[in-house]
Amino acid sequence: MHPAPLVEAARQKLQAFIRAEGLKQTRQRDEILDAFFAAGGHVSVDELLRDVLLRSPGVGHATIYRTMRLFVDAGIAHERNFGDGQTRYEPMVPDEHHDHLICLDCNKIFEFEDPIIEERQAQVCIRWGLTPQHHRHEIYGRCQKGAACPNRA
Amino acid sequence: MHPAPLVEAARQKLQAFIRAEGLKQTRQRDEILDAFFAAGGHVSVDELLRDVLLRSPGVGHATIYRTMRLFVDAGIAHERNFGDGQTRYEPMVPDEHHDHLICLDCNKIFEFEDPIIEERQAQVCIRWGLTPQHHRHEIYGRCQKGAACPNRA
DNA sequence: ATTCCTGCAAACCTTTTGCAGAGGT
DNA sequence: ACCTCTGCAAAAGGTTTGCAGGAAT
Repeated sequence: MHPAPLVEAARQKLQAFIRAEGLKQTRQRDEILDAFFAAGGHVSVDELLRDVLLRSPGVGHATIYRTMRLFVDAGIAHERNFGDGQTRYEPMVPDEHHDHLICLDCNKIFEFEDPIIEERQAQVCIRWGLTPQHHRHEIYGRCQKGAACPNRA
Repeated sequence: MHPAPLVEAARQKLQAFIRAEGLKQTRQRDEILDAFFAAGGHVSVDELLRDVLLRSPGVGHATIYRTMRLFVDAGIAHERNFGDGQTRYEPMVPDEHHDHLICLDCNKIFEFEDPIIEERQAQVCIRWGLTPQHHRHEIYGRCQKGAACPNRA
């Protein structure tokens, strides 16, 4: 899903952040990082915990929550929220941005990117005098022909 | 915030829905409807409950939750979610659509509408073979010059 | 040695649900 | 009469926090 260099770049960025903040590098953080990037994107804490437990039993969910916040603070993860009541995370790719299409039948998540939409957004911000920080743009619908949907929720 | 006819249209739509579904019209539902439209938009359950309690003490929060779901089902309210951990509701205006700008300093919510963005969205859906149901488009940022912000959270 | 981290359990918050009685049709 | 609604309290589901022991620096 993501090229190998991505994990390495993230690992370095995380290490830099950890040093800069006087934090510590731990076995758990390393393993959560690997599991997170292996998952490829849009993982929930629950899913991530399951993955991590396969390799290192005993890790508590609190650690996943705390670590994901660390990853967000370190700038290597994005927090997402698709209305299913769970916070999801995806690896942050430098200089890359995309929004999402979510299938209501199968919960599959597609990614899209549209320069024209981005530009219009900037215009809207100017018109309202708002300095944009980030945005969230999600389109919900049904992929394919309903029944032909890969799988359903 | 909203012209008077809007409440009346909603009241009628709700009554029609209630009759059609064999439900019942109650004092609480009437009062929640009034409070909801008086609030003007983007209300949380908590805020709404506070308003309702002023006129009719004793109403429980469960009733607000149940009633707001009814309003959504009846097509007179929209459910929104701006990441502050509370579900918010706004009156649904027939044939009207808008998205939101949210100030991170004062939590003020602005509304915008951009036909070009809407059209590009449709294109994106076509490209991915997704039949759109609804979407969510929110831009987060800082309004004015920070300190000049009308009020802060 | 010091300071941060972890795992556990309990706390928290918003939302949902079960139930008995009140209220609408 | 029947069946829906309400209010209360309890439950549920996801996330956060306090704490004592363990690990990293």
